[in-house]
Amino acid sequence: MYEEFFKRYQGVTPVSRECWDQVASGMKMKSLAKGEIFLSPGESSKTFAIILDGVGRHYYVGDDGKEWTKSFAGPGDLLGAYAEMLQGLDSRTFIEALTPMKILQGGKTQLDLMNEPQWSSLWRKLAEDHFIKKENREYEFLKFDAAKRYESYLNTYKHLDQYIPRKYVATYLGITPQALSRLNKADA
Amino acid sequence: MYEEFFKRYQGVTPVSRECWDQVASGMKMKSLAKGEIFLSPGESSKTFAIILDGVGRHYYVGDDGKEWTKSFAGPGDLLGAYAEMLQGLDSRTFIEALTPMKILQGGKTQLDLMNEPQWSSLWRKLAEDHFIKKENREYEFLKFDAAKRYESYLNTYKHLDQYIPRKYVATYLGITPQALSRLNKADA
DNA sequence: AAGAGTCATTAACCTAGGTTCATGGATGTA
DNA sequence: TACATCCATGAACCTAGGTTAATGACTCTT
Repeated sequence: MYEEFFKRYQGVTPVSRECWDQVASGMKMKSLAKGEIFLSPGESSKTFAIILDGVGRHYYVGDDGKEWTKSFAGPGDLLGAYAEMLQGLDSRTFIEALTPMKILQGGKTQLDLMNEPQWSSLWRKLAEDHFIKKENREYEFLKFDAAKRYESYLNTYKHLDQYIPRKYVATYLGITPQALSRLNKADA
Repeated sequence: MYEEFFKRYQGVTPVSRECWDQVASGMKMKSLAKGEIFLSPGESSKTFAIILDGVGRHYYVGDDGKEWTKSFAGPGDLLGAYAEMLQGLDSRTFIEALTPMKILQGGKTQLDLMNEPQWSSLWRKLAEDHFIKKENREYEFLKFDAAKRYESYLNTYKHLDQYIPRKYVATYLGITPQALSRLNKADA
């Protein structure tokens, strides 16, 4: 069930449980295998999902083929190309399942339903939360070296860390897996 | 006048010109001297302003005394500790005038006036715009070296660049003034 | 069970950018 | 006019992290 998500966000909207359920009832329960891609560049950014179980990764791939991880997501988190959705663009990023996942998938239908004034405070809160997260990351890139960013990663994602391969942690920190190994050796 | 700002945001709200003017009429026209501080850590993040003329800089100061620039702002842009305001915290950052400035300053009174449903789409748009900017900066820190980030800075701030001392450009890029000098020498 | 990938780690070497120090120009002030 | 700051630049040297390459542990496939 999507209780986790509901609990997190019901407080910020005046929307009744019935309205939430109406939106949710149109969404589809899906399973993703480990390694399966949920969203690829070029696909509609209106596809999104609530994670019921499992861990996902949201990442860019550069022209040189290198991957850079934007974020990880666990149960109760959203999966989707939010930045592109806001700008009316197709997805420019990948989202993949790091573990087997259970998700509740929505799309244009749900977004249209939620394009009513009563939902606007939810949208505002979502945008603000996203902004605060990214600004914090800007702060860390400006002020912290890789070791401190790793500490911060552990604080943010300690509940997911055990499911995340080291090489993806590295691309989240903006360093190579080799450099991450060095960090671990250094502070041991 | 605040026409510039009004033009930029009127399109996203159903709010009448009269309501805008009502909010604006309570705001105070102020002048800042070059180098003057508009906002300091510990002060209320409810203080904000619309820039009528001049260039401002928004920055952190670390425990080691080092400064890191978050953003620059010119005519029509907002001045304020937005992230802190969202979180109900006092400002953690400085905002200073890089040139003599003319601003229209507001505070709690204006924020309260704008805490009405009719303004909510403006707030949403503001949060989304801020998010998109920061996510783009995250992308650049992950994928670009200092030279490419400098290019991107020039694109974003070409209209303000001539008013911004090199050392602040450097702290915006996350490098030292010496490293910025090297960059300029290299691509000459 | 054997072979093929993939991943984490290590090591050797290299480079972008930091650190420190020095210089000259520009601006401000007595 | 002289003195003091502050800023941009430059050079010498140093370090965090990149690059390349090698190794062993795991997992998948056949």
